[in-house]
Amino acid sequence: MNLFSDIRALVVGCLDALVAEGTLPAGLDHANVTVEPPRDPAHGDMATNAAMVLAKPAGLKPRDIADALAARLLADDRIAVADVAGPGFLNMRLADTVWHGLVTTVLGTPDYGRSTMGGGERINVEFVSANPTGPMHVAHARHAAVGDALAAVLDFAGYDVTREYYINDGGGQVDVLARSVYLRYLEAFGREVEFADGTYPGEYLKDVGEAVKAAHGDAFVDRPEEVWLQTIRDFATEKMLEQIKADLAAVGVVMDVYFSEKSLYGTGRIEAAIEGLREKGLIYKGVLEPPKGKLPEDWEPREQTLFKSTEHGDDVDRPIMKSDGAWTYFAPDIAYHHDKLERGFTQLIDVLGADHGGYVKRMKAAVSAMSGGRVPLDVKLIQLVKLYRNGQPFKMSKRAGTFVTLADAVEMVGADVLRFHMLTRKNDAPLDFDFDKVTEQSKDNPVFYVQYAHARVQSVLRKAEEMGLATDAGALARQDLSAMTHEAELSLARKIAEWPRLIEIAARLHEPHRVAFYLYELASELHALWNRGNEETALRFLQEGDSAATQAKIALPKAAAIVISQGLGILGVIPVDEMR
RNA sequence: GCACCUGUAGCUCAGCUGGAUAGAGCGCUGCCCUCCGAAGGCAGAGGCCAGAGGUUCGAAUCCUCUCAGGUGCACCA
Repeated sequence: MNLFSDIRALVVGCLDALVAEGTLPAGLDHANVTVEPPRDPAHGDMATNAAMVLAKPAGLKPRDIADALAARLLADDRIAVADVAGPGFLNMRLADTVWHGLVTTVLGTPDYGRSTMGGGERINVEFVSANPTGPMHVAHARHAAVGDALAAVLDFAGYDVTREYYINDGGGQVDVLARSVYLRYLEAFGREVEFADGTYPGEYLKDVGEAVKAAHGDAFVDRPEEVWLQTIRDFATEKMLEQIKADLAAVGVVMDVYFSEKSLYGTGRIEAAIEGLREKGLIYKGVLEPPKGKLPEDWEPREQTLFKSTEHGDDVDRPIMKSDGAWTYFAPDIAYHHDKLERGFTQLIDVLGADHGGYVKRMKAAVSAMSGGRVPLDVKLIQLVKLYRNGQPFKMSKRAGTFVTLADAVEMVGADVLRFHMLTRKNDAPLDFDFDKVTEQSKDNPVFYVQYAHARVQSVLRKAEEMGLATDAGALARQDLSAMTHEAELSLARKIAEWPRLIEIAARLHEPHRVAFYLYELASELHALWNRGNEETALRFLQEGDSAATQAKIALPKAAAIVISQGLGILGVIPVDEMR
């Protein structure tokens, strides 16, 4: 149930009636007719732009259309007031019974807000995809939080979502990992080792080195790289991946698919994807122009195999094969996205770090070329996380001992705080993360503020139960809510009514942060109503000595708590029943 | 040099595929607890939406240019 859709349907129905009676010409396009909450609540509960949008094509004055529409709308029980305002807005005030019905619906609908907008369309969300060469750090938490919440929003909006992780286990960096582990392996035999440039000196590989020793004994000691590289590489990436999965699990993220880059090599899959592009005439050998401005020192013209990405919106064509005949990193990426298309996804989303911005156009070009322009690829670029401690910024540095892994962060602030806070900014805005402030219990901490609202409602419900009242949703759904007429109560109901609409907007725009902001607003409405009860006893949820009135009063906060709980669920946060 | 992202209150940021008098938190000023959790709430001050053009009934939002900050720019992924 979506109240805004319902009222929009009513508006469109009235427009059709106006056409039938001849007031409006036939054949008008209703696509741009919107019904939305007005910016100023004083204007009413909902506003429609129908008169302004249709004025020109109908050849009529906006106010004339609005007047006729208002008369029609008023014939419906749900519309209490319909005023024409401003340049032709039609402001509607809904009957109180509509809000009562809304609360009852929320209480009777376990998944209130779920939408069928997606129509079961298959959509793939790839996120995190951290290199399997070391532990994940705090910034990865933002990728995890954004990607997982986005997937959850899309699921709630009716899409068939696959959460996916691309394992970069095919390139040179996993060889570096293997060599680094080899050094730790030697160390496990008491050897003095030195970590040269191009190796990872991190302590985290000591365990892996030990594990290699335990599994293979001294079989690799003083042997050439050809003997051990592949074995240790596979062993080490497997270990790293285990760690990554454990870290993701600690923040409540479960991937549906882990896709290995390595699985693309030696299987003809890269060749097949490239061949598909070649058949479209998009692969050729050529020499790229040097980049303008500062010239790379070792620049020299080279003939390379290129993908004609400029035909699909890129700025220059991109190399897919090096001069020595090996694939560039772009080739397996093309093959990977080709695989996604073959698996039948009709929408693709990649969540990447903002430093990959230069890579977006070429990947979009590849997907566009391979899918014949039918499958859109949306790339969400995640900006940096700036770390603070007690208001003091610090940079992560292994040497200074300030490297914070994802697991460390979970231990310090908890997975719920971590996940919620990572969504308190748009993905393309930098985000401040202060390890001390995010656990602060005050209203400038949105995580706390929303949780507090939920806990307060649970507190009220507990008190009501002590009065001997049933507080389950079913019982509350049967209450007579006709006494719910105060502006502060209706204001909360209005915010609750926005939930299904918010889900559809967040899903359509691929912007999960909207859920976090909405929850803050909803919590704010609840806190405001709560405080009004201090001054006006009639607004208190618990009506002393009046069980019937109390049971009716707690229906509204219960409905709010249900929505908060759902919203937090989408963000991967567990709602709390009491603050400690 | 080119591409992408960003520029909104003193500070940190929202702003719903173009809507009415641009919002929230912090900070500042003044209020509200014998009463459901004051870990809250109410009210006030504070704006050339970086700047200049354009599109139209209507622009923070779309287009062009300029300025400022960030990111990236062929055999690294």
